[in-house]
Amino acid sequence: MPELPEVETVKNGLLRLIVDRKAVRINSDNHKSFPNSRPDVDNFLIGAKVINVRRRAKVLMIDLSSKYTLVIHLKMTGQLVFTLTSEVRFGGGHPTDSLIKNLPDKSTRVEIEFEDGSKLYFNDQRKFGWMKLVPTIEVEDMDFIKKLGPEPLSLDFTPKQFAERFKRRSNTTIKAALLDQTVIAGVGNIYADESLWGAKIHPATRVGDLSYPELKLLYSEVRYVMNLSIEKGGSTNRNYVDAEGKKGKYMDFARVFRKEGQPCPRCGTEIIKIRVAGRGTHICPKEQKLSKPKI
DNA sequence: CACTTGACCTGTCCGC
DNA sequence: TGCGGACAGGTCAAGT
Repeated sequence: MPELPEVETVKNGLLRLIVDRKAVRINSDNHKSFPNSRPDVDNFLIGAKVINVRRRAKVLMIDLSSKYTLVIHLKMTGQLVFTLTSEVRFGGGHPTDSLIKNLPDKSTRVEIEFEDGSKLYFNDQRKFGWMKLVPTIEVEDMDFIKKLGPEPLSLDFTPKQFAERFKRRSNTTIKAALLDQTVIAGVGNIYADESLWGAKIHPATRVGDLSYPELKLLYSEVRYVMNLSIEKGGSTNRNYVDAEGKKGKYMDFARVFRKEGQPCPRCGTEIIKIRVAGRGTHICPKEQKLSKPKI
């Protein structure tokens, strides 16, 4: 799914596209995708204006004038796509920029119509994603929000804090710890592999075996790949598109993710794919070795 | 408590 | 061309 850079890109698009628009209608066929009751929807979504769009970790928040917030998790295959008109065809002029042909399509779970006829579609092929209408002041009290680790790109987040956070997971692998949203928020499978390659750390290294300089380097690499990806509009591995239905371009810059069989950009060794923390994991086998046990 | 594994879904790709 | 199995950007609950 959308990891931090993809959700950030969607957020930036929605900020431009839906702020000040007033919701007038909603279609939702799926209780899991949008579990709120009809009275809640009628009272706090219909007739409300969008006043802000925010992101925390991989979660999107659309604040409404009703003092309610749409909290949205895209999970693996979720998309939030805005269109100006109800009859939509994508990709006419720029076929390679878009994955979506027309909307709604068979993955559409929720459709919100605004006063001027424009629409916001929540599509999700695998149905893992969800959106929920929550009083704005209660958002930060939601259980999973409270447990989230710090934002890796926040200006006051230091290498020291980064290293500190990993101490609580010293017995697991660095990849599992990076993916743990309560340690650091927003890292997923793509940027875990990309940043571990950048820091020349084997993903199966025990966290407790990493030195401070190694963790400090990993900190820089996490921030580097995420900032670069935001600049490129995120990664489209399969389904991801931004708020206008366009693909992200980070995969053109990826060094190891889904590059198995291709040469390592630093040393030319063939990239291999292994399994770590239950996830497909891409490494340069020459530069990312398991650190030897310390004496 | 810390950690790992399977489940949640649909679609696609790969080997037979 | 068809069919079975593995796998896919993420979390959770349940297991050890």
